Amino acid sequence: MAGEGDMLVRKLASIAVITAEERDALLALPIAVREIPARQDIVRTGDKPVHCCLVMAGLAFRYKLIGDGKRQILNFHVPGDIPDLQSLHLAVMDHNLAALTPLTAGFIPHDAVHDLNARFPCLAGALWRDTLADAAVLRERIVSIGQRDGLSRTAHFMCEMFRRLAAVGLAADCAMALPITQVEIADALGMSFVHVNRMLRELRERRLITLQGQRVLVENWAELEALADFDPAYLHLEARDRPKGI
Amino acid sequence: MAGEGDMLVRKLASIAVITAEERDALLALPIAVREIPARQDIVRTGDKPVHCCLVMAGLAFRYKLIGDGKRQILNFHVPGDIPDLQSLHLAVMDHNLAALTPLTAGFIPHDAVHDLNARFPCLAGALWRDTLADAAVLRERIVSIGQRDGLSRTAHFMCEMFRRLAAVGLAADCAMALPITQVEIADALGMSFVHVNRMLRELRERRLITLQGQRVLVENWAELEALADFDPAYLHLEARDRPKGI
DNA sequence: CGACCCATTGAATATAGTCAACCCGGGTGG
DNA sequence: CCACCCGGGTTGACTATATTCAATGGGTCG
Repeated sequence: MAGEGDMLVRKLASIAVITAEERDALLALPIAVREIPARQDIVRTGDKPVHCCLVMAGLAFRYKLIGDGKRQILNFHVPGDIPDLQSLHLAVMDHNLAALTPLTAGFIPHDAVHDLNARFPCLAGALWRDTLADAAVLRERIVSIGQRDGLSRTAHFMCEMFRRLAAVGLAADCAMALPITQVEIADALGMSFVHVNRMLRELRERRLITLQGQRVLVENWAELEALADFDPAYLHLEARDRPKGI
Repeated sequence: MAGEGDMLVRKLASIAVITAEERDALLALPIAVREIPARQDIVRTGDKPVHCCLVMAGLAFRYKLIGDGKRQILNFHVPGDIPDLQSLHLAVMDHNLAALTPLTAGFIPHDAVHDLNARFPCLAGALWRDTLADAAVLRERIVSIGQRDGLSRTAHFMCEMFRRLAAVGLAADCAMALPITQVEIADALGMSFVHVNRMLRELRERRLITLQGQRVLVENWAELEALADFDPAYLHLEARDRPKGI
């Protein structure tokens, strides 16, 4: 039982100041926890979800398929994320949500969240902010795919994942666990998996990263970030980055 | 004086059911109207805005610059859009907002919107939904840039702009005014302007569209949409697409 | 008229995709 | 037990899509 509401409280406390009353309301949410096998869809295009999905352990990802069968991965999600929070206000899913690794997910009824939002505008604001931070990541992805070459794009992806994993305690020093195949990276970055492979080799040869199975070690942060043109501001992880008094 | 609050009421009424009380509160908002010359920045990366910008007439666009000077246009905005609504909850701008054409913009103080959100959760939900629909457009842009070839990408862009302009009465039948240069289309679609030019020619040669200065005529909707793999669902323009009772 | 922006086009080049082959490790089943 | 298969990774060779470079023409506005 421990951990369901707790995780949500921790998450929102990292976004906004939570009162005792708000905390109690969060802990009272009826969260249904489920284990989901890797690579299984959780919500699909066209669905009209009545729950939101809180990632509690493992990684998830969202993707779209196009006519000729190609897949574009939109974003990956770390514990604490609520990848389909948008379904609160956009009834019909326009993309898919799936487990990347075996996943522990908490499902929260929309009704309960709407009720919470009406009673606690600050909580609503914190959730709203979460969807906005996700959009900020999408914007930077557009920049990467649209303007950066393969090498810079790959480097940028590594920088971003490291920061996001570190923010939830899943990366430290220079190491992160990144259980993602090169095909998935390719579908996320809009390049062929062969090219991803070559760019990773190039990053290795330049002594910027090393790969150990599903672990990535960053050997040279300064050069990696410079190559990637990486500025973490868009992740909106910093407390000072939040509006005051709301 | 007419038009400032009116436009906002119309916009939100197209998203949610607005009560008389909510309508009055919207009309009481202190909106400062300003004319902005074409190509002028309105808000820049790093700014901490205290107003939101409502596009009342003309077109706007958002963009990011990267280290080597390249520009990625994230989205274009039509009248009724509030392109920087996200600044309500993300204090620091991570991109720029600029006028594409001469622009009539209404500036609404954040304080007033926060106050409104606290008093009227349904209005807050409608605004939230607006930011989510913007994110949906970003997602589809990622798919376009990541997976579609130049021709399909260009066709998709035309389909999207047509639908969005039509939704606010700026396109009808098969014609829309699209005062955008090929360089801007190129920066939005992540391709060179030379290639955009060639793809537009190809669309013309296939008799899918014709260009008349700043007007675009769609000659063959069925084929254009098929070529673009275009499904307007992601625009979330349909009323039936909205959750009920919120 | 000249400057400038935008559009257009050809030619050369480059980046990235496709095709194909091979390796490795883990799981399965004969 | 071992052969086989399969997913994931790696690499070379070839191809294609798209970029870059360069030159031109048509408007519009001081």
